[in-house]
Amino acid sequence: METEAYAPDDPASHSYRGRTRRNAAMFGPAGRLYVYRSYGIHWCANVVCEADGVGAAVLVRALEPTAGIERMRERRGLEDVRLLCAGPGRLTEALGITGAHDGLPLDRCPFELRPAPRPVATHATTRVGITRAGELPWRYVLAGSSFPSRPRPRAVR
DNA sequence: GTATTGATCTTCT
DNA sequence: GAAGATCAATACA
Repeated sequence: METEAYAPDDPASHSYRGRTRRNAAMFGPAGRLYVYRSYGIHWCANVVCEADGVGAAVLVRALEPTAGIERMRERRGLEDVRLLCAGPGRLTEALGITGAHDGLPLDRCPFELRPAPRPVATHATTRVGITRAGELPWRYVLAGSSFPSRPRPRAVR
């Protein structure tokens, strides 16, 4: 899978310019979901992090489909498993995440949080898809994962 | 194969 | 009025 971190003092972060109606969930308790509308048509999902209520979150950019692949295919109308969740907008559509899930706790229905079976190794790379502070190495990809959000990620490996 | 554009919401200038 | 943490369809080489 693939994630990207956004800090309160990060120019690319939605929380950078203070709290708005849209990003309110970002300032809420950690462990919740922050869903926002991107370019008017897509939803993007973030996990809110503990940051003393100043607004920090991790954007889930991509993941490797493991369970419920058939339902993802139905929702996306797509065959290729590699594209089901290869990107923030694709991922939310595949999982059925919408603005209705904004601010919901991740440890309760319809979600489930589980610790990783064992420690996972990650690669830190530069962020993508943003125009400010994109050089920060705050994008994390699971080592060995072949389900990136971009066809050819410019990994710093 | 790469490049450009349309869809259309929230916030910023 | 413009831009953006995007995607998919179309146009071109």
